[in-house]
Order: sequence, then C-alpha cells, then structure tokens
Amino acid sequence: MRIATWNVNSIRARVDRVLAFLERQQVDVLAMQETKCRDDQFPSARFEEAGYQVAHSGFNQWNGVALLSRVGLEDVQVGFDGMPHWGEPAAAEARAISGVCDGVRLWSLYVPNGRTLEDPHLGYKLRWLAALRDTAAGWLAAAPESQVGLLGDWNIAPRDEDVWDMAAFAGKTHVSPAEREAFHALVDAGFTDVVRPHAPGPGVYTYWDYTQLSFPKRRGMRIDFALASPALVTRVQHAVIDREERKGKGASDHAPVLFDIA
DNA sequence: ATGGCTTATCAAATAAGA
Repeated sequence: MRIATWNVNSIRARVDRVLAFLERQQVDVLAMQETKCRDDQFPSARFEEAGYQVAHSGFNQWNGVALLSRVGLEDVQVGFDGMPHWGEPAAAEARAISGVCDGVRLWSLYVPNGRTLEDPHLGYKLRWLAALRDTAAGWLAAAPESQVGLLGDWNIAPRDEDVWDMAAFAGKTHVSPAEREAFHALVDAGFTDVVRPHAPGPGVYTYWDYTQLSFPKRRGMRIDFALASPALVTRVQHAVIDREERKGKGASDHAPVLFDIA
C-alpha cells in the first residue's frame, strides 16, 4: 500500500495536478492539507471518478484537511479528543481528520503555523501539539499494537539541517526549541518518522517559499512528516519526497511525501 | 530591504502562509 501526505495549498487550484500525481505515483491513500475550502466546495466527484473514497473537513477558506483512499475509508473522525480551539469566538479549526484504510488509522494533520515567536498563535500551536501528543499517547497505551499514521504539515523543522540556512531563521518560528520539543514529544510517545531514513539530509526539503526563487536556489525546509506507530513502522519498505511536484506552473509550495508499507 | 509569490474573499485591499 502506497501512502502519501501533501499540503496542496488549495485543492480547487490544484485538483488536476493532484489527480495526475495520484495516477503517476499510484497512490492508494492521500492525506491532504490546506484544501482552503468548505466541504460543499471540495471536488469530491473528481476523485470518486478516479476510484477514491473521500473525507474532507473545511469550514472556510483557511486550513482544510482531507483523506482520499482507494483501499477503504472507514470510521472517519474530524478533529481529535482535546484539540484546542482558536479565534473569536473560539472554535475548532479544520486541521485534523482521520479514517481507517485497510486496517491502518491514518490522520491528515495541519499543525498551526505559529506566525511569530511573540504571537498568540505560537501558544495555540504548542497547545495543539501537546494535546495531540497526549491523545495519541493514549491510543498506544490502550492498544500498543494499533497501526496509526500521523501524516501532515507539522510546520516544524526538527533539525538544523531541515532548513536551508539556520541564520536565516534566527528568531523565527518552526525552529524554536519549544516547537522542536513539541515535535519530539510525539516521537517519544512512540511515533517514528518513517521518511527520513529513506530520504536523509542535509539539503532534503518538503517546502520551498514561492518568493525569491527559493526552489531553484534549493532554499527549502523539511516540515512535512509521516510518523508511524511501532506496529506500522515495521511494515515500512520505502519512502520518498516527490520533488518533481514542486516544479512547473501551478505547483503547491509543498512537495508530496510518500511511503510504502508491506 | 520593504513579504519580492500564491490563494481566497461581499472583488480591492487584506489576511494568511512559514
């Protein structure tokens, strides 16, 4: 089974490209982030025609997460227990959706950005990650053999080599100790990055800013990850970051991240 | 060096991304 995660940065602007990607890479399950639309605007029919079941959560033009599966999509859940709220009035955002695909519970996660180190959004980001850790740790405590994948845009560069130049990120989010600790708390809870061993750095990224010719200059960030529970890790055979999808007209600023399980 | 692209939105500036 081939599983992928991709921040598509608007599904309506990218649907043809996503369909071509699914065909080219023969993807069985795709977790998408930043669909940037409401449920009624999501192009479900296009994916159903291609043989995929669809689950989407989107409330407005911000955020939005989805799952596509051609190997079954059962017990869909929107949000996770204890997921923090944001905004005025405070409400749950469309940043988490999951379903069971051929026995594996896969999550599509869009971790809050954080914006700046002084912004309240950073506290929201850290609370969101802490709540995810607590809830996900509970799943493994209750069922240690459960197969769970936490896939998505984490908006964190866990290592210095995960950004093109640490000096350029001095005083910025995504590389702060607090954010990195929040990421490692998930790892410590039993969720392993299944892609890095197959796509080691330095210089290996999943995101490149649209501005300043970042992509051709190879100035990127590794911020999209697929983390797997212990029972799922043992099934992983291969993984790759599809850099080709960042090329050309109409590309998302993120590249898809794929892995195969036996 | 200033957010220098890209997307969405009550459609022209603004918010958000990271």
